[in-house]
Amino acid sequence: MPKKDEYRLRGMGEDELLELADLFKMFADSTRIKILYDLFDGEKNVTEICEDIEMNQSAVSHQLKALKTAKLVRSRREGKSIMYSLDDDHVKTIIAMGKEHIEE
Amino acid sequence: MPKKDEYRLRGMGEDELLELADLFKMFADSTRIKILYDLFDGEKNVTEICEDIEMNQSAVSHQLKALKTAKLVRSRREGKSIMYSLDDDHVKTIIAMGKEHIEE
DNA sequence: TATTCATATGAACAAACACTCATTTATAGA
DNA sequence: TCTATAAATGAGTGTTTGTTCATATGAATA
Repeated sequence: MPKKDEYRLRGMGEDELLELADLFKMFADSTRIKILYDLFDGEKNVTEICEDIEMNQSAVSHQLKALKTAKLVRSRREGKSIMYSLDDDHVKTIIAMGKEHIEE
Repeated sequence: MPKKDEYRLRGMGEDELLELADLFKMFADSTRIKILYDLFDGEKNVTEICEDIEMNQSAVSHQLKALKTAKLVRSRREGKSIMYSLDDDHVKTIIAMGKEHIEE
């Protein structure tokens, strides 16, 4: 029995919808999209990403943290660097769909 | 030859990336996602949508306008009502991918 | 044509957000 | 252990964005 007063739209609950929106927020900023797209190449460290997308280190780190929280990227330490990579196959698909839409 | 000073990330230009981010912004708000998801059922008028997602008419109209500008929904008049429907097959795919990610 | 129902729109306000700057943490190497 | 390099973090700030409220538009019908 659905919780009283809980908004529900054919099978998708309020919280699931909020989660979905939060996920798409990650793709809704050009810095984050650049980072994700940059990582299509494979693992890179923060400095490399900064150079590729031409943004300063602090801004990139802040966004990497958000992406990591959303489980879209993962990281591991290698010496002095932290290596980041995509953490989900859906990322590529979602971006690909987006590209198709705007290129229609 | 790429325009001088134009940022470029392996094939995707700055403007294309901004367009992509703008597209995903449409999915990044729970009201808009609810509207889109609501329209999975098919065509509905504004009043119906308002009832389904439990938001007031003005808020919904504002968001419908944004969705229409982004070419995610289309509208047609039918008598006193304006009927809205999804305007792109990718919408369902994109939302489906999102759902898969959060349900992992 | 006057009224009503359905939707759109503009302005105003608050909340969310991304960037910058300064500083801190953490590791490697001298 | 001192220094240098790489990345993370927190506070402050300006901008963007979603909602509300009031009003306008537009079509149907009495």
